[in-house]
Amino acid sequence: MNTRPDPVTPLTMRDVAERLGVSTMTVSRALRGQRGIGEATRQRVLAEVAALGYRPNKLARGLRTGGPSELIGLVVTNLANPFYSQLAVGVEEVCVRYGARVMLGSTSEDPDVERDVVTDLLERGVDGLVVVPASHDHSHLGAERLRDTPVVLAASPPMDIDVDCVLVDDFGGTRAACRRLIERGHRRIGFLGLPPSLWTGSERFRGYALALEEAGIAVDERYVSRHRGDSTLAREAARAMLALPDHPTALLTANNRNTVGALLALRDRPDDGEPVALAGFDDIELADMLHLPLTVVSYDAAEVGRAAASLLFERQRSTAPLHPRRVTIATTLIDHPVPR
Amino acid sequence: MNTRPDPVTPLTMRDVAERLGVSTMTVSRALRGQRGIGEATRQRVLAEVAALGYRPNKLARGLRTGGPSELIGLVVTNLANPFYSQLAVGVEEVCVRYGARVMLGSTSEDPDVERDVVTDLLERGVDGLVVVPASHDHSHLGAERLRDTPVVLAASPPMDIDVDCVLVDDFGGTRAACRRLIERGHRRIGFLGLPPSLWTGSERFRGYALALEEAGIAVDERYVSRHRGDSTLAREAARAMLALPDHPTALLTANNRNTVGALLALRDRPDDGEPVALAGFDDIELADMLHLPLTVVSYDAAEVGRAAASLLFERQRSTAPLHPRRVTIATTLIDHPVPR
DNA sequence: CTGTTAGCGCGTTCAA
DNA sequence: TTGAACGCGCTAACAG
Repeated sequence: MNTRPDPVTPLTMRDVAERLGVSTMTVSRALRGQRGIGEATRQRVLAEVAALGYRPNKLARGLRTGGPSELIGLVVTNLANPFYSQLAVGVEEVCVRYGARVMLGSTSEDPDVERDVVTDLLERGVDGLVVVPASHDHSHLGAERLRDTPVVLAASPPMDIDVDCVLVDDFGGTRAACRRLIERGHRRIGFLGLPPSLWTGSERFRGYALALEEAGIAVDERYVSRHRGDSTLAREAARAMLALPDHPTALLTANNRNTVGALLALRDRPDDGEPVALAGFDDIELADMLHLPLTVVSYDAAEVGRAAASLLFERQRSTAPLHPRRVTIATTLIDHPVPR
Repeated sequence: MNTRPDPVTPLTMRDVAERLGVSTMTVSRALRGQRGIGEATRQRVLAEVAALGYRPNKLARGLRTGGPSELIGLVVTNLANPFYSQLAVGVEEVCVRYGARVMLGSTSEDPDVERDVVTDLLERGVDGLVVVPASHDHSHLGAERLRDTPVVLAASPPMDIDVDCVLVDDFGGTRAACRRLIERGHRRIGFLGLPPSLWTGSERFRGYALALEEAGIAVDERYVSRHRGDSTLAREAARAMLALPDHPTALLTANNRNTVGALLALRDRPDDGEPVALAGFDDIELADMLHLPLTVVSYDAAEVGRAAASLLFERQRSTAPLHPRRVTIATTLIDHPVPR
C-alpha cells in the first residue's frame, strides 16, 4: 500500500509536519539544526524526513531569507576551447570551497548572446559573474545595469566600466618568446596572430613588435598575419609566408590554434635544408613528442579561473566598496625538445 | 539627484508599479506580453522597467507558477579531462536549444561527493540531471530518491536502477583497434588499461580479449596491465612490458592518459631495430604530427553530451512513462601517419 | 482592460 | 519548547 502523496507534487515541509502532527516550524527548525527544539522531536522529524525522502526547496528558502543564492554565473565564449574549460575548472574549484555552484553560459563569441546570457543569469539570481567578454562593449556589465552583483572579467580588461579583472601576461609572454627566437639568431620572424580587435590579439602582437624593436629589427608587414584564431587560416598564412623568397626563419604564433596551423604548414613544407623554428603562445599536450622542437608560452588557465572566483568572493564578503583590482597571471617559457 | 531606491535592496515589481500608480499585476502582464492589457499602459510599463533597470526574479516566478526551472544539472567526475569538458559542451548546446541552463557539479571521482552534489542540485530545483557516475553505486540516483526528476547516465550504464544512459562503444572500438594490430601481423600485443571496476575499463579489456581470441591468440597476463588512467603509471607499465625478453610488438592503450604514457615509454626506449606499434582509445590532438604512427579509436565526446541532454528533454516532454533507453555512440578507427 | 485576493515553500517574529 | 501569523516576489483565479 502506497501511503505517500501524489509523487508528481513534490513533498513540502507541510507534508512532513502533518504526518508528525507538528507545525512546519518544528520541521524547519529541526532541519536547520536550530537550537530551541526538543532533542526527541528533532530525532522524530529527521527520521520522518529521511523516510519520506523530503528535500527542502532552497529557492523558496532563499526567497524568504533574502540571503545569497550561492550561485556564480560563468560566461565564456566557447567552452570547447581548452583554455575556457580549464578556466571553468578553476572557477568551480573555488566556488565549491565557498559552498557555491557554477551556472554556465556560452556566448559563441556573439556580443548579443552575451547580453542575453548575462541577463538570464541575473534573473536567475546569481551572486556574481565571471565573464570572458565577447567584445569590447562592456556597457551591459556596468554597475548601473548590474546593481550590486559583482563581476570579474577574465582574459580581457574592462572598458569604460569599473570592475575587477584577471589577465594573462600576454605581452610579456610573447615578448619573451620572441626574444628567445632572436637569441637563437633569427632576424626574420613571422607572426601568426589574432585580430587587433581582441585584447589578446593586440597585446601579443605588441610583445612581438617590442622584442623586435629592442633587437633593432623592423617589423616587416609581409611577415605578419593577423586573422581569427583558426588553424586552417593559420596554416594558409604560414604557407604563404614560407613561400616568400626571403621567408622567415622562425614563426611566432599567437595562440594554440595558430600553432597547430603553423605545425601543419611546416609539416607539408618540402625539406629544403634549413629548418624553420617555431614558438607559440599556449602550451600543447605532447609538445615534446612532435617531429620538431617547439617553444611555448605556458600558463595556468585554471589559475585564471581561481583568481577570478576569488576576487568575486572577496568582494562579496567585503562591506567597504573596494576599488577595481587587476590580477595578472604569469607565463613561463618552455622549450620542448624533439625525441631522440 | 538620485531618486532610485536603496540599491542594496533589489528592485521588485512593486517598485515599478508604485511609480506608475498601477498594480503589480499590470506590470506582470506587460512584462510577460500577456494579452488583455492596453497598448498604452504596456508601453508605459516597459519604458519604466527599462528606465529603472528592473529585472524580474525568475526564482519567485517559478515558485508561484510551479513551472520547470529550465535548469539541468551536470555532474562529472573531473572537468579537467577533455572528455568531460566536451561532454559539457554538448549538454550545454542542447540545453540552450530548449531554453535551459546548465548547473555544474564536479565530484573528483568521489562517490560521497557525488551524493552531496546530486542532493544539492535537486534542492536547487534542477529539472533533470546528467551524471557521469563516480562508482557503481547508483542507489542515490534511483526513482525513489529522485522522485520525478529524470536522470541520464553518461559513459556508464545504470546499475540496479531504471534510468536512461548514453554509452560509448568501448567494446567495439577496442576490438576494432586490436584487430587492426593483428591484421598487421602482431601476435604479442600489450594492453595498458583501466581497472576492471570501471565500466570503460572492463568493456575495453573485453574488446581486446575477444579480438585476440578470435585470432586464436591467448591472453598473456604479462602483457596486461590494468591500473588507473594515469600517464605516469602507464609509462612505467609500458616500460616494464617492453623490457621483457619476448616483449610485445604492439601496445593497445585503454584511454588517452595511457596512450600518453605509452608514447613516453616508447620515446625513451633504445632504438633496437623493430619499432613497436601503438593503438589507443581516444583521439589525440596533433596525433598525426608525432614521431611515430598512431592508431586511435575516435568518437565525438560532445555527441555523448548532446544525446544525454536530448534524452532528458524528451522524457520531460513525454507524459507517458517511457521505459529506460540506452544510446550508444559509435567509434571510428583512425590511422595517424607520421609526417614526411 | 485592470485590480484584488490568495498562496507557491519557506523562515522571521512574536506570542503562548 | 512550540505554534500562528505574516511576508519574500511573483502570478493564477477571480472580481469589477
